[in-house]
Amino acid sequence: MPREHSGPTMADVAREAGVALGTVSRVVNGEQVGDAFREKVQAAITKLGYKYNSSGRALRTDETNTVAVIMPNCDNPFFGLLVNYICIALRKRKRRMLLCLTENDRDRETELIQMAQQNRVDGIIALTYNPKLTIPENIPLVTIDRFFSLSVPCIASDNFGGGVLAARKLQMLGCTRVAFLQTASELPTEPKKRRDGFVSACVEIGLPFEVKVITTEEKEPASEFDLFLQDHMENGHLAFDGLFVGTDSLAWQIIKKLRGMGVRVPEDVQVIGFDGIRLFGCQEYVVSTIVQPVPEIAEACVNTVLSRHFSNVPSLIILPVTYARGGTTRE
Amino acid sequence: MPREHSGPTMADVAREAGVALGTVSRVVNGEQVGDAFREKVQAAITKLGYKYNSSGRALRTDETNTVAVIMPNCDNPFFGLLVNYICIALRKRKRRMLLCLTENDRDRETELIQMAQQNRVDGIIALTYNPKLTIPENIPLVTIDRFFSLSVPCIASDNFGGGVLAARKLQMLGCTRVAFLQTASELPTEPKKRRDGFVSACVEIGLPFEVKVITTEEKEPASEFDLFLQDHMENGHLAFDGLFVGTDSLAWQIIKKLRGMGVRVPEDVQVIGFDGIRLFGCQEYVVSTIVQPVPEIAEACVNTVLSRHFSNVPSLIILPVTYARGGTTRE
DNA sequence: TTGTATGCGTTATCAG
DNA sequence: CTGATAACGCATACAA
Repeated sequence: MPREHSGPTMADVAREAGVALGTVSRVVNGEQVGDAFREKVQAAITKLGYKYNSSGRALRTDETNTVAVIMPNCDNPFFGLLVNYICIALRKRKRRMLLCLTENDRDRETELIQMAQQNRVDGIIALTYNPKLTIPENIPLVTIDRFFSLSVPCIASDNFGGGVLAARKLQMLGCTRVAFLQTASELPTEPKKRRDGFVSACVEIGLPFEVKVITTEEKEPASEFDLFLQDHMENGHLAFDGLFVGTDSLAWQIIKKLRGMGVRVPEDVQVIGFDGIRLFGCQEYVVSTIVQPVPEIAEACVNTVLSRHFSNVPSLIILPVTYARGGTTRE
Repeated sequence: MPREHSGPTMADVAREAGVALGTVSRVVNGEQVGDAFREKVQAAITKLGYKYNSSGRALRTDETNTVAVIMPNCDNPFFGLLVNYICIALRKRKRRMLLCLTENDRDRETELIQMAQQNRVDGIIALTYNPKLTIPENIPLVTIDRFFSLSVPCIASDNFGGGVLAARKLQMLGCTRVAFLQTASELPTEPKKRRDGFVSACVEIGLPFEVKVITTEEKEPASEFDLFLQDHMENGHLAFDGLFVGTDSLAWQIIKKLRGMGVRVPEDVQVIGFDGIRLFGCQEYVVSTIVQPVPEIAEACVNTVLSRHFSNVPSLIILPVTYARGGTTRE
């Protein structure tokens, strides 16, 4: 049972203007049409309030001008930022965004990919850590932060470089013993390289360090960090004077724990996070941080997924990060 | 130039299964079909990897199972929250979300409404303050926080009640002189009632108050508040011991200003915001706040916009707010 | 340059 | 219960 009839069609416009259907189509699509005809058609279009029907066009051309974006959620500020800039980048290319949230439900991820295929979207941009993700045939797929295979381009920040940057920065700021904290999935995702970069830089510059990585699948990730921190308290003092934390979100939580334990930030411990989250569009960052270039990531995703020669596209694009202070370091 | 052919169609499945096209359609749509036929069809579907084509269906049925959501951005955490829960609510109803961001560009708003009409979406959920918004015919439209007319349902929090709640709470917390700060558009939007509720409650309970509302169109809203605060400093002390601020975002900025002026929060001034923003999915609120029931708002939007009898739907739905402490009040 | 006619993949009507 | 067939709105190849 269709809704009330959804408005005039090209045939109606053609009849009103006294021209052929094809002529209307050509006017609508901005093709070469004699001036007299064009004006008649345009008059009819405005008179009838004609809006072209995307479904008809999509059926005919097999192009929907729509890209599906698959994200865990839109609540986490980093994902919100990504969605925001991807939307802007898509708009520049005259594409629409079909937003699909997985809520970290792996079944839903494959379900959403199916849905995208049914919708015949022109491309899919996905941020997902599902190891068994079914790669769709026939639809260009680009992933963020997760390398699947050479045939699925992956866009990521320079996570390794970010780790190096954080180590050097902490040393410059006077730290003498540091630690790296992260929650990570058990998969070989790009963000894991934050650790690698940090470790290799610490070794290189001779900065003593420890590493604590908790896999997402663990039962009580929060209390694991509690334990780690408590284990490194020596008569009221934390054994570290610098922390590099895998995300700003975790950094924020760790800092709250520390303050609860009587450790001052940044006086006793300096903390650097990762992502570059700012609250409420303020200039200030929530914590001192390695900033991901979100607008550039978004642009790269869109340009890649819409690339005319998708098969010739680079399979890994790494974008540079920067350091920004945010009140959890002394400077 | 269409993409490589987009996969098998119902006709292919029918041929493979040795049945009629219509039978395939009936199987796909879960209608009554003889078991033998159903099995043959399903075997063919999995063998060919058939996925139905939404454009074909939409063209035929005039239903896209898609709702357009129009938001200023997805960066602001409140909008991110809304998008998040609207997406979840739509999923429950088996609908997809076409996300459209206006970036506060009024021309873009009407442009996006046009786009939604072209896409023949089943409904539009819009958070926009554009006074000249062109209301689309034929497509159910629901707005958040902005009442247009009786024919356009508006979903909003109990802004008036929230103002009342804030005033009472501040008094309960021992405040003796309070102020209300807000930036607002010049339009009669729902959030303006936060002021009304606050003022009427202050009058009723005999709490001295002042009000400072700055319209969004003003040149330097930030410095306007600076001036207001400085004007109310009396030898190092702020003239107020309680503030109710129109949004958590603004509250956050005001608090930073205050701390910069040597005023302590919550020791010298207690501050209550509005919205209920939590950072990084933590339990704690960023500031003490009047919490908007975002999941319920989202549900109400979706239920309303998809209502079978859209013309009989209430034109204003007000949802209850709650108070939550967040460290900027003494308790 | 413009008109005509076909088919995109689907649902729905009508016969069988 | 199933098969055949006509539309849905549009773009396009072809004819004029």
